[in-house]
Parts: sequence; structure tokens; C-alpha cells
Amino acid sequence: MTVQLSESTEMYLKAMAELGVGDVVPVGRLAGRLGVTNVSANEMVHRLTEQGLLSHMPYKGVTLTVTGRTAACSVLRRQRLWECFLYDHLHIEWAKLYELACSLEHATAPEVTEALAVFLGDPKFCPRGNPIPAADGSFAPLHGIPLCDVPMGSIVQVLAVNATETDVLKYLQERDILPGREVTVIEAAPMEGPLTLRVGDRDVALGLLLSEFVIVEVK
Amino acid sequence: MTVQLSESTEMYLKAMAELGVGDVVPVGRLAGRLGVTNVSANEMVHRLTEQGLLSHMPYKGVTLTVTGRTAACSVLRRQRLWECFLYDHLHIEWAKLYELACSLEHATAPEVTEALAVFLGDPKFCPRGNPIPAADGSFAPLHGIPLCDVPMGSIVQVLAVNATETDVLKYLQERDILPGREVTVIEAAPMEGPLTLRVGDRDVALGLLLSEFVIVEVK
DNA sequence: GGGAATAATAAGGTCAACCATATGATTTAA
DNA sequence: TTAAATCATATGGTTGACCTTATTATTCCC
Repeated sequence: MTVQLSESTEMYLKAMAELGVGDVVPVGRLAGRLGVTNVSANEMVHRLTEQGLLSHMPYKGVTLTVTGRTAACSVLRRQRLWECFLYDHLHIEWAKLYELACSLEHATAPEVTEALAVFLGDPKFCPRGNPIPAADGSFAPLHGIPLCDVPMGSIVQVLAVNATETDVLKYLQERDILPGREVTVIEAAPMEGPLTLRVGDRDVALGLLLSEFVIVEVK
Repeated sequence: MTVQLSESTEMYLKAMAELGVGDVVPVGRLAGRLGVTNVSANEMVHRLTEQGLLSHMPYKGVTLTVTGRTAACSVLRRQRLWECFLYDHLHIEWAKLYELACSLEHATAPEVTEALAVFLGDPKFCPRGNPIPAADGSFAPLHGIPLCDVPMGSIVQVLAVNATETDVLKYLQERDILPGREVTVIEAAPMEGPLTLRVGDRDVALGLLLSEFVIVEVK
């Protein structure tokens, strides 16, 4: 029934899910995350809309259809299960997990996914703190909020990191902004400037764009 | 230095290695194993020759160059390590190992390969009985011979199965022609007919073409 | 209400890896 | 030695996913 989706298709669906399952995502934002031009993303959105995976509202953005959401969750599940395996059993560097798991993910048959889940003991979160959708497609997103939306002075706990690029993850790791850590938001510089954070015993400046991908819970 | 090879390129190199590292392989045979037309294989052979991975002797066949052999061994290593993982840890059905490991193989970065090897305890053979090339590219092929080359009446032990298609492997598995098993060659039917084998307590007829992919050692 | 920013579309191009059909070259076996 | 089989090559076509450049449509904010 379910046709084999191309690698590219899976990447679009995954990006949609990562940017917020159920959200309306502007095509430009999608293009940005995938590193393609707006024109290319637009073409692809058309194809995926015809396949019934996306719903496109011109000048507003795109959302996942029910079918698309199911497929996206399956991709996310594979991605995050592989992250668990690579981290817990192969001891791969944290910052590289996303990238390395991503390639494996597209090459993973359903039976391998489920056998992997059993092997791992059905983990609920990946090493970046993101929830792993269940085999039936059910998916409970985190109840946290992006760091950029937190009031000044808050003490927050990092729940998850939603960034994907290795160098960005490396940057966060070097500054100890990792799931479980506690962070105090000191101030936000004017004109879309960086946030100043207190992490452990040092101050860290974090660009607004990046801070959007750090999901936290106010304590 | 080493460029990323495309999935297709890797498949051609792997097929060359599977059909015999160092052997001169007719282009038609390569095409057959890869399930593409002769014309397509020919085109691809040209490309790979230009890249210095293959050496093409028109009307004779192709061989791996030194560079090509190294790359092919790397592919084989990944393929077979994944087979081990899928079989030993995920308990995937024997007949499906090749196919499932094959997709993963193309998506595996060097550091994942090596970490996987460590995790698995550096196995020397895959579940189909084939040797796993070492990380340095060194590779000791089996000392066995294809079942079709064995004299009538021989009692042999199966060393490895070199087939790749799931249904072919399933066929062999159902007839208990698996690495480690003992087999007696009863007779060969005339006109390129099948071999009759004694496996355990039953007789099995095996097509000549298939028997080429069963590597055995005469006892 | 109008202009800037953003979004969509149109047109034409590239690239890898396949395909079919047709013609020529070489090898092999009767 | 000659015909059949195999192999090589030429030509032209397809597909998916990208690209650039240019034009048109819409939204949003001053």
C-alpha cells in the first residue's frame, strides 16, 4: 500500500515534522532548512502535494496531510532510533549523530526499524532529547518552548536540541547547552541580537536563530 | 582524497568483487548480476574506467584496478558487517540479510563502519560465510570452489553462499544448503542440467547457475 | 494606499543513471 | 571458414531533483 518514498521526499517530510508537526510552514523556511533554493522547494512542494503528502496554501505555507504526517513520523522514528544506536552502542560523537543517522534512516526497511527498536529497548527519546514517535505513528511532541521565547531572567532546563547541522551541534556541545542542563537567560541584545545565557559558571552568547532550536522548560 | 562514490558505482564495484576479486568479468555478466541492460552496464563501465576504478579490455571483460579493488573491499566490508549486525543482534531472517544490509551499506560513513566492527568484535565472516575484508583493505578470499566444479560423488562442506537475491537465498535456506552443512554431489544431469545433491536425509536438485554461487570445500 | 518584502510561477538548463533500438566489431564453435 | 553468439558503440529518450534568471502575485507594514 504505502509506496517507497524517495530520499528527497523523506527529507522534506522530516523537515516539516521537525519544524513542528501540524504547523503551517512557509515554503521559504522549508527551503532554508533543506539547503535548496525557494524555487526548488516550490517545485517539490507541488510534487508532494500531488502525492497527497502535503497541503499547500499559497502565500501562507504548507502543512502535512494525515498521510504525510504518518510518513514523517516514520522517518523521524528511524532517524532517532539510529541516533540512539550510534550513541549508546557505537559511541559516536554527539554532534555527528544527526548527520550519520540521517543517511542510515533512508536506507532502513520497516522490519529493521522495529527490530532495532526492540534491540534498543524501545527508547522514548533520542540523545538530542527529542521524542521518538511510536511504531503506530503516535507522537507526543515536547511540552517545552524555544529558548528565544523565554522571559528574561528565567531559569530553564534544556529539554531538546532541534538543530541538525554537525557544526551547529558542535557549537552547542562546546558551550554545554545539552539536554538536561540548566540555563539562566540573562538578557537579549537589541535589534534581534543574541541572548546572553548563564551556563554553569560561564556566560554564553547565543544567536536568536540558533536559540529557536533549543527547546526548554521554564522551572 | 577518496571521493564519495555514488550508490550505483558502489554496486558495480561490489558486484565485481563478488564475482571474484582479480578476475576478468565479461560486461554481460556484470549487467546480469546488477539487473541492468548490457548497454547500461557498458556506459557505466566507461564512466568507471575514466575514474580509474575499472580497467576495460574490449571483448574480454573488466577487472578492478588497485583503486577500484580498495573501494570494492570497503563496500564489501560494510555490507558484511551489517549482515552480522542484522543477524546477530536484530535477528533478521537469514535470506533477507543481503538485501537489507545492502541498502544500509551505501549510507555508512567510515567512522560508523569502524565503530560497528568494534561493537561486533571484529568478525571475520558474514552469516553467509563470506570473509569480511579488513579495515586496511586486505582481503583473503575463500579457498573453496563453486559446487558446480566438484567431481561427482564428492562429499563437500558448504563454506559460503555468494547469492544475493532474497528469493534465491530463501530457496537455499529451505533446502538447508547453508554454510557449515555437509552435502554429497550425487549426479549432474546432462545438457547443463541440475545437480542432484544429498543434503541430510533428502535429495535436492540444484540448477547449475545457482550451484555456481555455493562455495564448498571437498572433504 | 502604496511600496517593500515575500511568495509563486514560468522557462530553460544540468546531471547521473537508466532505457530501447540499431548497427558494427570480434570471438567462438560447427 | 563462415555463421551465430557475444560484445561495443551510436543515437535518442526518460526521470527526479536540483539549478538560474525573470516575471507576476500577494501580503504586510508605514
